[in-house]
Amino acid sequence: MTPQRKDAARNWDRITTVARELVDEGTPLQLNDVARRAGLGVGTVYRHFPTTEALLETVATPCLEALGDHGRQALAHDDAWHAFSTFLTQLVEAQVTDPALAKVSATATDVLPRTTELKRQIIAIGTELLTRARAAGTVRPDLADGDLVPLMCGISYATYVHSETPADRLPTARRYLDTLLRGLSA
Amino acid sequence: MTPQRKDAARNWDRITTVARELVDEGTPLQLNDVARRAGLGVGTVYRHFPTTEALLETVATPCLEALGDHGRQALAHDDAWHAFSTFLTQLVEAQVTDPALAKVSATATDVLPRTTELKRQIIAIGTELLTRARAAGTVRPDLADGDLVPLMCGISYATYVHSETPADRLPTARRYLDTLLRGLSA
DNA sequence: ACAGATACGGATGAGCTATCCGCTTCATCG
DNA sequence: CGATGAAGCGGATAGCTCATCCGTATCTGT
Repeated sequence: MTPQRKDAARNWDRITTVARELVDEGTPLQLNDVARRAGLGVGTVYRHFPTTEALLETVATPCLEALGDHGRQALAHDDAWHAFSTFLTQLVEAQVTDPALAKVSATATDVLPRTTELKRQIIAIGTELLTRARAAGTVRPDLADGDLVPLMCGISYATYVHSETPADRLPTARRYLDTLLRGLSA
Repeated sequence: MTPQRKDAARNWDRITTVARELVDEGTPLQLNDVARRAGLGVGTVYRHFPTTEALLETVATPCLEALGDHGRQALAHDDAWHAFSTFLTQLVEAQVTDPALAKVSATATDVLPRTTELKRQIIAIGTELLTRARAAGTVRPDLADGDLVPLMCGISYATYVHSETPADRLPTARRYLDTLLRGLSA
């Protein structure tokens, strides 16, 4: 395993930076766009990221890591229901803030192992928080572990369908999640 | 206004039939595909349907009409909450059954006036049912009229994210809607 | 400074969208 | 029924994006 060459590392940074900018602008990622805006050849971009999904997952990785951290903090909480609902709120807010994360969350088959691992961690944390809330009797028993992610994706999707501008999104998402949580509580 | 020519009518039927087949197969609609499978030239397809969206909306129209009919039946019901929840159930079940309907529902800007009109009717019915349920005190007051469609889209999206096979979808969708309705009820 | 490995860049082809226009088919009218 | 104009058909084609491939340039270790 040879360490990466200097120019390669520099270009990797440029590409991911530009990609993050494009995602934040709401533009659907196009690798040709990325190449042009990064001042690189298309081939370079495709060598670093064989598909759009690979780049998208890379761009979403820091967000997934942050969510994992938040989840681990939530696990330290005493009140099971509060910890659970706080974590779900963070998940939803992250998704409606970041289109890259929203897409990656909704996709079942990842292309990067790192993505799979981070998602696994987040799901595990959610499951644990759900189990505790259930044990405390504050959540309805018919909600399965595998439902958490789809429901969060559903809420952020509903928010996208509802909202004209990104600024409208956070309050809408909170309102929808609030309603859902009310439905989940026992 | 000249009545349509016979061959034109025949081709319109062929195109919409093939398009419905493709949609049911889960294939994303491509007008070239449609032309080939219908045994027609590409130009013919594009003359009848200038864009993919136009064809998609046309294919979804019968479903929208059926939903309108169901809604008008629900309006005849006595129990406000039952009428409301029944209608929402029909909306969600239709969406998870028909990808064309799901896409059309989630799109704000229609290309066919007919689509806009049908959606308007459905939203009006939903609003009326919601108002009645609110008046009867069985629904939380912070749910706005404009939230109904996004929430239904969100549920069907969550269902798509969750389910591997189409067969899994209906029960999942019912479960999610059930949870949401519980959150909506006062 | 040299050699080999690694990475770069853009020309290139494949696939899809959408258009345009010469030709065919249809409906009408004498 | 046959001619005529209108309406419709079909596919060649241009524009666009995705993705690949390979000759060339750059870097790293000696």
